Amino acid sequence: MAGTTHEHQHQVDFAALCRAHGIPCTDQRRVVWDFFAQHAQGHTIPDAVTALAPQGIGRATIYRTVELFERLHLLTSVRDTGEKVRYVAVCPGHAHTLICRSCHQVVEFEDCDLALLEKLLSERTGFAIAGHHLEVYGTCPQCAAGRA
Amino acid sequence: MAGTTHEHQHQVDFAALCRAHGIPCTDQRRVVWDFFAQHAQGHTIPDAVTALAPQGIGRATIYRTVELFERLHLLTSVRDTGEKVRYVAVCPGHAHTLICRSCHQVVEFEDCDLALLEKLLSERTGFAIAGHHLEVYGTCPQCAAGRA
DNA sequence: CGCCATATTGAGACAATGTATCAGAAAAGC
DNA sequence: GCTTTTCTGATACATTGTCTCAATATGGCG
Repeated sequence: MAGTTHEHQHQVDFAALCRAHGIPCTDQRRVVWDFFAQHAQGHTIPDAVTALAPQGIGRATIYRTVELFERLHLLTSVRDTGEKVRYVAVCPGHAHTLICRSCHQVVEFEDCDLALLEKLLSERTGFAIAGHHLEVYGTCPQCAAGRA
Repeated sequence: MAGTTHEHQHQVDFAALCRAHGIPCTDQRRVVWDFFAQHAQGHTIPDAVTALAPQGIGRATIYRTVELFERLHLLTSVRDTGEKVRYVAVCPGHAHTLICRSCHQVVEFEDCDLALLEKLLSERTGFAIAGHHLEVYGTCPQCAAGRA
């Protein structure tokens, strides 16, 4: 594959990512990562199979890799009512997603003060709270302006 | 099917539910509804097929019915990292779920003050916020006590 | 740099899940 | 009850997901 500065940047970043997570850095994983990371709206796994299998990436590898990335919190899954599960690259430090129901772009945001809510829930139910998953849905300005 | 008071209660409730949503009340829909409503931890669609097909409910009907119920907000879907999508009956007035990662029981809760967060996000991103989906994960007291 | 131990990969067979169609059956409204 | 409309089940089919194993690439080390 061509070696533009931009792609090289990706390679370097991804290699570092793998080292940081203690996994071997393979070409296939980089391709899968790039595929999901380059689209803000995320993709389904079948999307990835359709796009990457012709490039010689096996189906099994795609499934294994997405599962791995999800376990490592490099990808996260998003799913609105009636939709299929899509996977979106996780920006480190950003835990939550704001999703356009029209174009599916995913904007991540950081600040959400649910600590108080979690404390309250814990007291009321006896649950040991481990974490939460928050998705906010709406329409982005572009789609609202009629572009979609 | 037998007509105990409890089951009759279900029938009455479900018929009313259908009338309220303007859909025909069929035996199949009642069976599917009961199947999901009677288990706090929810079920996958394949679960339902396995359980209900031998009772003479067709696969296609189960898929159609779950899709319908989800659109009417009678069922809602839940999915933690690495899990399959499960469907849980929605308690009217309760919008959010607290889920045990060990036994998958789903506890619903009402109060969450995200209005402020939504306002902030709207101002910062220009999105028209339509709603949100919040799942809190943890371990329930029973599982923490070693039951699972 | 080149070897070795280990982990990953791709192919392909297979299993499970999801979808479309259409004739027959049941529900709702008179 | 009778008609219209909607739903249902069976079937065939398409898609998605899983498994296994030999071949290959990776990372570590001398």
